[in-house]
Amino acid sequence: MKIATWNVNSIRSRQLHVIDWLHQTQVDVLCLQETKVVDADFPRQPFEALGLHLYICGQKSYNGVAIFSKTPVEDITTGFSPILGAEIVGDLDEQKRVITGVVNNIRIVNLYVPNGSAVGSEKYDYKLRWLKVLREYLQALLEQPPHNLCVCGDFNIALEDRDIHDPKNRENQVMATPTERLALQEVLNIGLSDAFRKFTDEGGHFSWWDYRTRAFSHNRGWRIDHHYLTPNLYQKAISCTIDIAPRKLTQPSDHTPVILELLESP
DNA sequence: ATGGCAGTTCCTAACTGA
Repeated sequence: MKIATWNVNSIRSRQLHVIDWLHQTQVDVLCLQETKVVDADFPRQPFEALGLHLYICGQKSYNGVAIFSKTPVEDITTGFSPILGAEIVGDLDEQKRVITGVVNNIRIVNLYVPNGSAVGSEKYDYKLRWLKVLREYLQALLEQPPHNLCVCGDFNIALEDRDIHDPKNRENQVMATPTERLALQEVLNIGLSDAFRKFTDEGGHFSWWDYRTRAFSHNRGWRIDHHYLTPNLYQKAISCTIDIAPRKLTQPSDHTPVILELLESP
């Protein structure tokens, strides 16, 4: 079973790239981030024509997440509130960044973690606040069936220096500060492991390259799109690979997809 | 050097992204 994650930076702008990629790379589940469209305007038809089931949670202009699946997904919820209650979540569900559902006895959690803008900014504080609530949210999901979690998406955090082409000055670089790394590590401490690092130790593997500096042609990237797994699933992981082909196309997303493959359950 | 590009909307300017 293959579960992919891809920040497409607008599903309407990237529609043809995603369709071509789905044809070429047969995945069972595709988790999308930054769809940037309200649900009523989501281009469902071309994807449903491929036989996919679509579960979407969008808003105008910004954010937005979706799950495409070859088989129906059960128990879909969006946002933190259905799990944690409105009081704990406060304003954090106004931005559409969370969708989850169960397929093949696996709870898939698709996340678009806030970027954080600049260290010390209001958005940076929002990101850290969001990560604290994420921990509570995942802890609550872990305690309910099916107990097997695949938490994937755009985390907007490079967990280690080997996940960045040039880690100098990282103390002040958003996505790499010790504070953000600690916040993510505390989320992972509930019992989640990075599937990519089961197979690949070295640096130089990235999932995002800045548009502005011709970063892709120099492979000056960051690995910020991840799959985090509970132990049962981590054991079943047989590959986790970054497909850089879509990043080479004209007018690409600034991210490229990452594919996790799991051993089929007997 | 603090910029560079891309997508969206309040659409040719301002915002957000990372």
